[in-house]
Amino acid sequence: MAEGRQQRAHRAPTVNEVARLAGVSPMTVSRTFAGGASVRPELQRRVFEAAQQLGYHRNENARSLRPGQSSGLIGVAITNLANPYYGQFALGVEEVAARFGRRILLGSSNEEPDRERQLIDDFVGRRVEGLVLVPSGPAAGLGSAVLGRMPVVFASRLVADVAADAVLVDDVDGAFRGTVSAFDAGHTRLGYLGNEQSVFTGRRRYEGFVRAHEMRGLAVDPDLVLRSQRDVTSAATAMAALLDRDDPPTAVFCANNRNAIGALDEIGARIDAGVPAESLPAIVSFDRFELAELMPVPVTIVDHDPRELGAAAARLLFERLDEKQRSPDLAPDDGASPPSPAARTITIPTTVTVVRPERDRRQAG
Amino acid sequence: MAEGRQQRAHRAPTVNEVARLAGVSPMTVSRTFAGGASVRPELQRRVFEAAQQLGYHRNENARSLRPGQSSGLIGVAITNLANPYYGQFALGVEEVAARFGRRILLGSSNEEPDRERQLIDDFVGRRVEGLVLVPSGPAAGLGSAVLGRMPVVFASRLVADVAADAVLVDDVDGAFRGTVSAFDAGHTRLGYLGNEQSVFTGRRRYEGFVRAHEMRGLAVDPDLVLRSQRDVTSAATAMAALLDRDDPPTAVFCANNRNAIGALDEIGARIDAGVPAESLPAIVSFDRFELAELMPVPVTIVDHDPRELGAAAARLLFERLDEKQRSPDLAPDDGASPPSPAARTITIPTTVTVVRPERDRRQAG
DNA sequence: CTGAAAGCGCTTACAG
DNA sequence: CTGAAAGCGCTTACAG
Repeated sequence: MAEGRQQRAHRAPTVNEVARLAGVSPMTVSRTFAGGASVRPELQRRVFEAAQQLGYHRNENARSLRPGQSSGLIGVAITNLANPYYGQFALGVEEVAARFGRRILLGSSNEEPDRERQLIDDFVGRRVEGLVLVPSGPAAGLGSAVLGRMPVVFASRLVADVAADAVLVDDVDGAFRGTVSAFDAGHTRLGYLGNEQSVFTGRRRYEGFVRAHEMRGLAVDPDLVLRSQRDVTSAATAMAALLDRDDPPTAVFCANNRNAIGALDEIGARIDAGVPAESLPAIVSFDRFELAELMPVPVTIVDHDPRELGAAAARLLFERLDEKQRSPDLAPDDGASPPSPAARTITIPTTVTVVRPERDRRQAG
Repeated sequence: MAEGRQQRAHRAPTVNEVARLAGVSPMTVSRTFAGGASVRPELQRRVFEAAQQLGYHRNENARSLRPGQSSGLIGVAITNLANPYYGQFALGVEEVAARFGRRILLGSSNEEPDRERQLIDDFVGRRVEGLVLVPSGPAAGLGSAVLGRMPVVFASRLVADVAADAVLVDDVDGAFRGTVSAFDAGHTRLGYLGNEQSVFTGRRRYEGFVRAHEMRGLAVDPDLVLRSQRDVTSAATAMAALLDRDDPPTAVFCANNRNAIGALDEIGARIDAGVPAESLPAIVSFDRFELAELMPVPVTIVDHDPRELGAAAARLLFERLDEKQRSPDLAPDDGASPPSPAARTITIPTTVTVVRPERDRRQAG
């Protein structure tokens, strides 16, 4: 290993160098790498050999400079790569992109609008062919100039006043049915752990939670609603606050994966401290998580596949790219060209699954 | 929302168009976006205004074409984005890269050497400044030409005969200590679920497992060693095979996250089928996973932080990039220039933590 | 089937 | 402080 093949820094070889070594013109090299249509096989062989010898890799950046050429890049901005949910989501996008011969540029905005803006600006600067965004806020950086230039697909969340395609989860319905499932199991006093109101899914899932209460003629106790947790640690702290009440809820609706894991961590801590599992709340989680089947308290999952969500977003993007290619350059700004098709929104349904059933337990309170 | 700001496709504006609108030369636009050194504030203002109005974004691809300019891109190839472990890893790389003003190009090789080769070729074609790779095999595509041109850091796994920097986990030691910890808890008959021998970490972790046995004068039962599971489903199947034996192991060492989750899923299924948790094996997992504290069987984690692993790999990469910049272009191939510094390997230690302690349980067999 | 010329968007010298 | 010229690596016409 000591005498491996590490070397000093060199410039990357160019078409010209390959051409010289192969004894052909740069055009022949270019044509060969473009598929070799109308290049003598013998010359192709010599070109590939020379390229091989020099370690030539066609410069995609230079290539994409020519008008009509595209970068082969899709920009993907998610809010939190630390959440396995978004790892799956990114995988879904990546797999579809790869199938279309595209690569993804990935950034995590960490729910910071500034960082998101930077990401978008950078993606645009690199001339990505399209954008898949889980917007963390206003999606600043998505000016009309950008939207007019490339397809954008929002995933999970929508941004007000921006008419782009979107793939959403049926948040209200899922939260509604998950909450009802808790009522059906005998709970009447539910806690809520989720995102702030400013987050699209936070609003929608809370709405489903409230609607289920209304439908059953039950009141939401605002003291049991905690909505500012973004990570597992803060979710555990919020759960602790619920459990420490004189009148803790008998079930807790967790509006996402991170809140569910945090809540369960806290439940685990209580069990370790001697609290019987039977007296701890059941969990309803919007979003799946691994090992849900092994939890010591009842668990219901409002489920959808994040990988499929990512794949659907990518598919929508490539449909748009395809349409764009069919009707390429509409006359600029003549007002008479047909309007672009209206924004499409796909809503992915959820399934509600009781992963660990409610055992016989007395109603607290 | 219906009347949002979607528009027809347009070409992206260029320096020339901004220059015309601002009434300056393209150079003044370029200088303004480069920081504005020696451009009258008044002109800068006009340039920014024009740029704003046109939705101008400097074309990074064109920019990186000039010699000396770098792409600002780091290529990251991991083996499996579906594994939360690698999501964390990618986040670690991304965060450090962002701090250095770089963006990451992310690809998942799915352990397929062909796909990995494509990824590397593509990254090189896009003129990434460096590569962070979790190699899925021989890392074909990493010819000496590539290695001589940009820094490469391997993470988790090494590739024989390629002298690149690497950040490794102390696999042998971690597996050794995790196994010993099972012995100390009273187990003498351990199962093993892991990767094939061809995977670097698979080999090393198995080695630690074997060494611990040797140290205690115990024999590894080859029938209890299953090493071809890459995902949760196949790991669960393998676990089922172990549990269905007449003489099942009393503890199972899982060489990674995916195998641990699969094993625990199967344990959950058995418990649901009425098997008492007390008669099911304890788990030792190399790699952390969420909710480990809530498992119904004893769990020991051989732990390290994948995010830190990614961050360390990225830091190593930027160190190399920095060195390269200091001593820029060595005379090409004159044989007299100083050899590049030897490949550096950083090994990240693991901690062994009993997350759920062994309760009093009889030894099976 | 092959090549010489021109230009994609940008920035590095070079000249003022 | 500002600009005209040249060229980065590639490919699209255009000519043979």
